[in-house]
Amino acid sequence: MELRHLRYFVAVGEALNFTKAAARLRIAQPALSRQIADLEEEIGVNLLRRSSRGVSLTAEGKLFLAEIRELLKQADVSVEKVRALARGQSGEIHVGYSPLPTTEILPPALAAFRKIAPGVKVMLHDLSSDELIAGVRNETLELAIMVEPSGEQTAGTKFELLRTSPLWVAMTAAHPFARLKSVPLEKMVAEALIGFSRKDYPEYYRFLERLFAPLHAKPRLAAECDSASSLIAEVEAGRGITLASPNFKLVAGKRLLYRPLTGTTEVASVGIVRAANADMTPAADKFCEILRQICTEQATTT
Amino acid sequence: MELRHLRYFVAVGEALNFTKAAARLRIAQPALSRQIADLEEEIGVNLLRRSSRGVSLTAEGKLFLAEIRELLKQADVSVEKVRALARGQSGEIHVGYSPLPTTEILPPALAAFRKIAPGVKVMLHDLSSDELIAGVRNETLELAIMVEPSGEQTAGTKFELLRTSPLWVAMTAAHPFARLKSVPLEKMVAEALIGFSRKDYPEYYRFLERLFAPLHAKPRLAAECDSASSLIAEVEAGRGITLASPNFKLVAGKRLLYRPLTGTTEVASVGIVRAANADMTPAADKFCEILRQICTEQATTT
DNA sequence: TGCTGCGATGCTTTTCCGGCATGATAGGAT
DNA sequence: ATCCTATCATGCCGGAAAAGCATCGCAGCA
Repeated sequence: MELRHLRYFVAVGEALNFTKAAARLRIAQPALSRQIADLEEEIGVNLLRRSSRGVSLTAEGKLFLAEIRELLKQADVSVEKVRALARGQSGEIHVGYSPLPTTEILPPALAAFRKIAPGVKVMLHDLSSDELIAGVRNETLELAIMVEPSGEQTAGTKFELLRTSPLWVAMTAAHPFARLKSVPLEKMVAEALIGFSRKDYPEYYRFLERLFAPLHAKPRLAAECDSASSLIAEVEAGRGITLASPNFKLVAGKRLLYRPLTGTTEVASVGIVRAANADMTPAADKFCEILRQICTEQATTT
Repeated sequence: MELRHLRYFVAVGEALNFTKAAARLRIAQPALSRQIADLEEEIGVNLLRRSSRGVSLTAEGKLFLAEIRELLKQADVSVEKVRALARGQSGEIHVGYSPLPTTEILPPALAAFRKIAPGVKVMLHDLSSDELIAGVRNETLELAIMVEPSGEQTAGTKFELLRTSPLWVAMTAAHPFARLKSVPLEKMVAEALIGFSRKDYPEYYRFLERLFAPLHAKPRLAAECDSASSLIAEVEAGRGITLASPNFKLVAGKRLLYRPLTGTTEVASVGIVRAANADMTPAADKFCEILRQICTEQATTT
């Protein structure tokens, strides 16, 4: 039994006339007769009552017609579902992200993506950078939006830059730096720094090392925090100062003072991390495209 | 797209190996490769990721596999449903009947039929004889169990005798006939009869005419009733006497007296009425067979 | 570096689908 | 009564397409 038989039977069942059905199917009437006869023989049931005035459906034929109609419709739907998935118009993507560097990117991206691909469910995963990388590698995440990974994190992944942010320094009003207009990197060397924990955010520490490398100095961490809120609290408590990005200012707001960091060309690089042997799904591709759009827009309007 | 493509794809999706899938399908591997390639081309989606170590399903392939499995299963179920219907193991039949003549036949028949064809829904229709005939003619009833039709009722129908019953006369204890051991037909001529209404039960009146014809007499109806219960009430009230079958005695019981009717060879003939150009469904055929069995059993055990 | 297992490709064979011509049948018109 | 016509079935043939066979290319592995 092939779909052809079923399509043909539906045509006959609707036209109740072999000749007309054959015309509609664009085949000759004898060919149709044969196919229907084959079908009936195969399932071993008389589906039609032939007469010289046309055909009528037997009770079995009526039942079969109804069943087959449903089946053919279902086949179309199935194919269409798969096509929609292939076009990135359905399905789901898992997007990992670091909350702090993406506060300005993610919300508009989600909104824009929802517009162009309303059928795609976007599953967000707020994870530490190591977890993000791991997720991208084992393909539980189609992509991650985060600061540029470094060191062994880069293996098996590829990074695409979305935007860079200048670096600032955050401190309390009581700190000596508060009187400066900007903070040169050299002055940072002697300061006690508050940073993210080396365990959960290894790339953060590596970044600090890279930042101080030109001065042949090492960062001096007074505290390692595992979240932005505790980091802010530590700085506010006067335990030390910290590096800040424009986004950081959005989160911490007026609780702290901010000064531009000078004496370095380093910037905070935020972008998309994907699996290196990328077998990108169309939906994920679209999402990346949206991210690029959002970032170029924000870059030009600023 | 043909079912062949879908069956092949399921095989590949399960084996995740063209060679093994081809073996299972009993075709050569290249043929399978080709068919799958054709399928992918037709729906325009890559369903499989090929490698020299085998194949794996893409997200689209996974979705398609699940859909297609369901579809193929559904196709099998549909065919099986139709076959069951053709074998008389499912579906429904509409059986008309006259309650009075069928009190002993119908219940055991239903029970026996339920045993051999539990999937068939039997719809019972208690109708007047004219309605039964009409139902059989327009095929809203597959069959009717009733007394033998006569006159124009027989047109377009055929009757199959199931059983005959001797005729009795029913009366009150106060009636003169109550002192007789049996009632000869000649004595009935002068009596006031209670019968069924000529409008709803034309064959009943025709039967009476046939009964009295040898005596060149006509039945004298004192009352025409439209149901057995009102007829019994009329007789009990002493309005007249009535013809009775053994079944009638079962219904009316001890409220009346019964005497055998003699002087005639007429009997009450109960049987199956079907459409003449019978396109009998298997289920209805089975039901008729059951009826025959039940009646021959009852005839021998009596 | 050969070996092995995999899927793809080129070519041939076989199957079977579709087309044409024709047959069989039964209403309906003349 | 007979022809006409509409309908579905059958016989035969050509061609499309499926299946088979041999072989290639590729990649992992010993």
